[in-house]
Amino acid sequence: MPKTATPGPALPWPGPAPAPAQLHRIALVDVNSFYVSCERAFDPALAGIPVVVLSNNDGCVVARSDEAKALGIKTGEPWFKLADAAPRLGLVQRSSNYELYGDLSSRVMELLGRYALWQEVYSIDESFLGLAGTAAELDAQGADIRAAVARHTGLPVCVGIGTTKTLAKFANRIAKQNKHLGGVCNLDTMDPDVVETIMSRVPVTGLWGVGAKLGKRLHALGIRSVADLKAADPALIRSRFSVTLQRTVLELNGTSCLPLEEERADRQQLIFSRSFSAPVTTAAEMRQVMSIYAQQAAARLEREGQHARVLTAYAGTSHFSQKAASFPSVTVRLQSPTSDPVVLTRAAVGALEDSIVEGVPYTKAGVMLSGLSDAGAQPVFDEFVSAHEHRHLGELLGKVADKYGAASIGLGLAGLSSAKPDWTMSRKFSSPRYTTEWEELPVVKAC
DNA sequence: AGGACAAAG
DNA sequence: TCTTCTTTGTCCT
Repeated sequence: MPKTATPGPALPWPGPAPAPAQLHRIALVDVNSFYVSCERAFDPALAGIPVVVLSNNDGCVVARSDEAKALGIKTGEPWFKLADAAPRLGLVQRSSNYELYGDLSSRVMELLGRYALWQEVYSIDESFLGLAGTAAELDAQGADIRAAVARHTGLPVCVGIGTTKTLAKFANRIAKQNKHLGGVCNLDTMDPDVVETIMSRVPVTGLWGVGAKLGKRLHALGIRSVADLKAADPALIRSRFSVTLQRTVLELNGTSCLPLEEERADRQQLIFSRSFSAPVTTAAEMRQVMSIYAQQAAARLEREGQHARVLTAYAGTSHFSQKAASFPSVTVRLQSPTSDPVVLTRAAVGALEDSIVEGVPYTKAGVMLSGLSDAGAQPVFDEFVSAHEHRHLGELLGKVADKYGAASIGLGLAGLSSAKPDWTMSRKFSSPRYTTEWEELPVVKAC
């Protein structure tokens, strides 16, 4: 209740109620168990049962439903350790279906943007939103957002509202963990004593930016809970730890230190890296890998209108094998910044040529492009541009791939689906690409 | 400037 | 036989 400081003439009763304060707040909206929820949105049979989504090559668990969490399944758990017990547990697994998740993500983000003064898309399933209104109106907006996302996409979200990004993140966590809040936690309308109690119970590692290592070091100073960190001296935290953690302390106390991140077009580097489903043991196969990875990387550069000046090609053996480890990595400076698939492919294949030992079982490889610049930012000396670059091959390949699919065209063996090598990613439990492929649209039967 | 490390999702 | 991938930031050299 706002105080009225100056005693003025007596208001007639009933007088106009004092206008509640208009607040500007930050909301963090996050889809619950995003990948699992995407799978469930198109397969009702998955509702209410333990479900996990697996990483590339069906290697390990990357997302779990609440029921799977209740079974004690951890993120990162290798699928081969769960596979045998799965039927007995009633556990259902899905391969990652990034086409589906990416498409649903953009639908959710577009929807969220309609409810906000500003929006920062933070990850595939999270967005910061700028909201304004009275404390009660903010509660209502949170509920509206939840309902709208559920209605339009079938996905469950939680909304955390606070004065800073860190507090909004924290509130979101509270909303997720306390079902009775109905998926919305607004720190303004919560009893301050309750907030304090919760902060003293949540371990400091539950905060955004505080992982296991930092948690251990904080523990040594007697800082165990969120409340402990909130009460810590920011200057001490700065000197013993980092500016990042100091900002966390300030943000917990309501001082915004983390600005709205602008959409940054000038990305620093681009990596295309994958583990193989079966080890690659020959130089010939590795050349093929490099060729395909370099083309993927080139296609992304092209799409984003950037050029690279430096290319690094690398490969590696398994970290889990007892045998001799080998991690060859070669960096080459390109003659001029380019996104040309022929130049990049040649560079990647050539780079590892002398480093690959025949017979060594490589389990992963990658192509990293750095020294990135906007295409056309600086004019390139014509003498340095190869003939085919003038023909804009990358652009052409991109157009063909857009029209006929990624597997329709490529240099060398890339694009020849009939010649699919046996190291390519395996996704044995994938759901259909319901929303991005005509052939895989869900079929609805009405009686 | 660039590598090691930490963190996040 | 089976253990993700990508990006960002800080600190240190």
